[in-house]
Amino acid sequence: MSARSQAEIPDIVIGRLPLYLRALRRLQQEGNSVTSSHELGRRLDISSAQIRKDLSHFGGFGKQGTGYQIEFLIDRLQAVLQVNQEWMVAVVGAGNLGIAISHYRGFQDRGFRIAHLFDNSPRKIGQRIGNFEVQPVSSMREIIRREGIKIAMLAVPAEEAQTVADHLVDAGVQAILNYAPININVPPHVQIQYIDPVTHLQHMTFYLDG
Amino acid sequence: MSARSQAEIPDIVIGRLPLYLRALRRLQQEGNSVTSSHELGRRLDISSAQIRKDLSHFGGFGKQGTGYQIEFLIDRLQAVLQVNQEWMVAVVGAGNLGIAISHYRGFQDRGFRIAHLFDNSPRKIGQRIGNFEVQPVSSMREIIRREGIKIAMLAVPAEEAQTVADHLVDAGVQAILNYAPININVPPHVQIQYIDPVTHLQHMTFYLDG
DNA sequence: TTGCCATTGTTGAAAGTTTCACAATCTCAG
DNA sequence: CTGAGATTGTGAAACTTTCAACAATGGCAA
Repeated sequence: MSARSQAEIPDIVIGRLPLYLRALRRLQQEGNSVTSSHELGRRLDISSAQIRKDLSHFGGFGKQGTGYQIEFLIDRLQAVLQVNQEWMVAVVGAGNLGIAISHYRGFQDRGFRIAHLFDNSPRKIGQRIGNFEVQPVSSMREIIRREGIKIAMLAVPAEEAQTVADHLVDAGVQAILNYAPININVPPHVQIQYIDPVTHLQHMTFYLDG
Repeated sequence: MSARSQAEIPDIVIGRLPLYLRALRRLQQEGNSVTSSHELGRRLDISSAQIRKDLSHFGGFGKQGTGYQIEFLIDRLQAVLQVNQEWMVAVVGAGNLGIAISHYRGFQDRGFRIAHLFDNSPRKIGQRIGNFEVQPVSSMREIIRREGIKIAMLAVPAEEAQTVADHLVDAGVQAILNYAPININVPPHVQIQYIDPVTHLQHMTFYLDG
């Protein structure tokens, strides 16, 4: 991984920070202004010691005897994760999934804004989806370059995922969230994460009886 | 976790099996009939030693000098994960996401079939989505019970997720895939997994420069 | 048959992660 | 001001996971 990994903070810890952030926002919405590692842990099903240790990598955010100021902790975690800014995101693939992603309101306020929706089907290009028009994949490279977009979500068929990913990387994208049910290879400086509901379901069926 | 966890196989190993299965199916589609831990590992970015060790928990599936028969290994992994049968799945929430899930063709052939789509909005109840009609949440409990449905996907707003999950558990559901961006609590005999694209994006932004 | 190459399954060591347990310290009630 | 109760941050221990190395073995060519 890139630059920031040299800080020696385990990736598994980084992966938990978004969960802490999500739970803290919720606690705040519910009207709380202070919480503790125990309360957070109960909500997230994570031990309180783990939470304290994770947070301690970034500094002493809490007060003994009292706990954590929620607003302050949210602020610090957002800074650590670099989501105290708004990242523009390109979505590739305007099928059911790409359209659902483009309509999803949940990116706002969590650091992301969908900026473009690309597809290569002539039937779809030009269609209006929510606030934007579907744009041709052929102009993707130039738009991503020009606007300095760093993050893309991939919602194309498995067969096309690797090729599209290659184009995205070539255009300067540094983080890809891949919804296609296939592993893709990217250079080491590019982050990749996967969402495949079936792998989650198959993980759970192992434990079901019957 | 339930019964099968007593077999002492680490959960993290179980979590990788669906990835192996997915890669094996792909290799098969590409016309291969044999593979090796090295080839699989290269594709998945997992060390070959890890793959051999994971598989060895379930028996010796390969042949020294040769590798693994893809068809045979797929068969065994499907059996281990219990996806050599078709599980019926209930989807709750007929918003953009619930609809996209209901249209998704990717569940077929991987062990799952969407059987029902529930919502509580009068505007939506009765609407035809793909092959089924949106049904009222009020009849959810009885339908799930009657048909013995064990798995549900939750695509409702965060505020309603815990309540709906409670109803699902009460109706006999034993595995929930939650798309709502909130942690929910379920009894220990119920499996739960989360899909929240924002947590993945925030994980990646940590490593981005700028 | 023999020898070479490839590859598994497995062992033990190394690396990584979680938990424990407690001193330090903060708050608040009396 | 004092003592009780709560909670953090942390070093060390326990546990888990990954990795490296290699004997055992299968296939194949000559």
